[in-house]
Amino acid sequence: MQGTEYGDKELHAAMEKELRERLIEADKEGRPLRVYCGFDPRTADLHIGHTVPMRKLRQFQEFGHEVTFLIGTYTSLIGDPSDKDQLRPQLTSEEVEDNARTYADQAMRVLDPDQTIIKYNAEWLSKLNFGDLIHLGSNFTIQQFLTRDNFRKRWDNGDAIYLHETFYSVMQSYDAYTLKADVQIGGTDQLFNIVTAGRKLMTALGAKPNIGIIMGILPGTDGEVKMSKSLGNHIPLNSTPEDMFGKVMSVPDAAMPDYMRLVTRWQASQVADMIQKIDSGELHPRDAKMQIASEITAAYYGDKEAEEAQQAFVKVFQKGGVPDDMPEYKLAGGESLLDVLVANKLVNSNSEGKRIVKQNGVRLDGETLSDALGPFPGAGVLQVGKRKFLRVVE
RNA sequence: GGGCAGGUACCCAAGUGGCCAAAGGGGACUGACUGUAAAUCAGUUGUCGGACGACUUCGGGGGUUCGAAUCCCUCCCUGCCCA
Repeated sequence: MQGTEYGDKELHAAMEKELRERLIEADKEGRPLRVYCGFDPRTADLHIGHTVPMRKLRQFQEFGHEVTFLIGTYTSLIGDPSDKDQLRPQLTSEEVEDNARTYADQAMRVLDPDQTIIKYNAEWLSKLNFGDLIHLGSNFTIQQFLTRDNFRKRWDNGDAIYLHETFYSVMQSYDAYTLKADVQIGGTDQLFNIVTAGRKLMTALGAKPNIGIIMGILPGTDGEVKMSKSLGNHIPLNSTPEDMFGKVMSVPDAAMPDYMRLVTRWQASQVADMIQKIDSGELHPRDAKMQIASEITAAYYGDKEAEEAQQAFVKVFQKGGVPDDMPEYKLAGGESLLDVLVANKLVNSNSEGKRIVKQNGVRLDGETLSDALGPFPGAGVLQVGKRKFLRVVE
């Protein structure tokens, strides 16, 4: 149950107890547990925060249970209100399908593709008619939704809460029912959908309620707020190993325990031990974080790439050297420094380029360059800020 | 249908005719320092022009004005109250 977060002890205890019972029961019936987690394919590029529940699925896979990776093609059309305090825009079905494909591809870096059942909830949700919805909806009251924190907040703030947003919970509950799920995994933002709504509906429909495994939310690189692309504090899954390693290193020390619990493959005892060693001063926080960065990078790219990323990090950031691999650029002649910066996308605009030059952020072979508009001095290793490098050749 | 309050940059949020390219916070970026791309401190954070300047931006469109995020009209969206 490492990394879970129920908010109250009773719930945690209840879920743990039920899980044990269900395990025994399934064993008697000679079947694995049916475990699933739904994913909202509203974005195509995942970050490591998205993989928290995937890891938990993976653990179940490793214990031989049946794992379904459910892609919310239908629910995405609505936009889950859970993880935002605001309404989310609705997507078109084309966008959703597109995203779903890349989503699954990326997810298989965490899950075992051979043991994963992929399903799309449009398969059954699109068949429901209005009568069905009324029937399902009659199991819920408005008040139940209003006890939900994110609805509550919006209600109190005078923000809009749309009727269709409440369907999301109903639909998700119906997913669990259709999949005959024993276990459903999700973040704390899914507590209501899974535990309150899902279990209630399953019971009402005569099924055994699923057990909720509620995962903590991974903070972003700022260490405070939930990791999210739109907040700019995310670590993308599709980045280079070096970048991933470095980004993890940029996480504040204080957030290390969360990262260990939520996005490493480590055992709970191992994590506890490490935290204890950091606290006692036996383990240097920097070294601890390097282990974490290495583990996280290895999880997506393999040990070899992670090792190389770590070496590159040590070389570049601890010793102030230059990386072995970097893009190369051949001077065309007559270009200014700014031209080179912009042409290689080392900066986003001319203004930004000038700004960084002015801030002494640009170096050629270690020499700070101060004239953005002057002619490019010549071949060498161009460094912009701390982490952008370019080998310039004549 | 009526009354009132709102829609501001990546996010939150000030600003009600010029000094607003727009306070403040967060995020991001750069520098110093360091133990790491931690922490701390300082700076930067629309675009284009070498500074002075120009251009685009405050829900959409139109208008008033020398001049608007700020005033008027209209459209779209949200909340509250009344019906």
